[in-house]
Amino acid sequence: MPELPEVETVVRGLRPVLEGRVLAHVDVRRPDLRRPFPPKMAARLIGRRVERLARRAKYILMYLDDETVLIAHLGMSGRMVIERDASPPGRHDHVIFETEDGVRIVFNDPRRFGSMDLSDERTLDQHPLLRDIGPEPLSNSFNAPALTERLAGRKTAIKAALLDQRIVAGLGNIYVCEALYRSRVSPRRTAGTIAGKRAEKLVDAIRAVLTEAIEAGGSSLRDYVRADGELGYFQHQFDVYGREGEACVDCTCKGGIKRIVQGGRSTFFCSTRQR
DNA sequence: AACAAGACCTGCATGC
DNA sequence: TGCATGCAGGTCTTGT
Repeated sequence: MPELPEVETVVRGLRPVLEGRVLAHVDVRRPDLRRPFPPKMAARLIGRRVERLARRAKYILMYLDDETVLIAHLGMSGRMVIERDASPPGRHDHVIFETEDGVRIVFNDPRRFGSMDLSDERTLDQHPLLRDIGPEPLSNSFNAPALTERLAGRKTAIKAALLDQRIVAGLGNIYVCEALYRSRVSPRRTAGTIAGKRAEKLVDAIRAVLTEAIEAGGSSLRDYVRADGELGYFQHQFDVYGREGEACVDCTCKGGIKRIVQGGRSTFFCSTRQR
């Protein structure tokens, strides 16, 4: 579920309850998610103060006051829920953080594709989960020449290339579909043929799509603790994702939006508008 | 090195 | 109702 904008929204929602707080209790309710938790994770976190929260690609980074960093990924189905009142743990509540002021942050993940690891702050960039990840799409280092260079020689479809976190960080199936649609680039186009104006349009579209989604998340965050405390989910209007057969909002093509499968994953697009 | 396919999990919608 | 199937917003690993 969570791509860059959702993870960014989760991070922003967690800041007010975690930054500056001491972790009074950490309850690890099973030994692993997708991979085993690091040894004695709970013991290493208890008593630490959270200095700050950040995001890199789709990872949540929790910087602690002893120079360790908790690296957390929500996988496909992970959520963070803020609870202010006591309630029994749910079926897939795998890790529960509790701050000194009694607020609990519950990591829930039915499919268990999420992961958590600990790293040293000084070597964070070299951590295996992070070291090969490409530029942040909303940073200055992501631009048309940089994207063109990273795609050069790639024979795979642009759809697959944009899902590759080494090319650009944080995109997933939804926002790749949306960005390709907006930039009028066919998902089937060979990645290595993206250059010049086309690359600029694609970069602009990626930025716009992500920025708008973060804003949508931000407005849902205004009362950031929803009734159920869940973070990161917000209703957002997509142009093509999940709209097979519907009319294309931007052209009068017959048949409307199509769904194809690329690399085992659904792609939604308009074959008239996207070339 | 690049690429495709399979694996890892559970839950839900759909169709018979 | 029960059961089978297909699908889900993400990585990782394996094999070509």
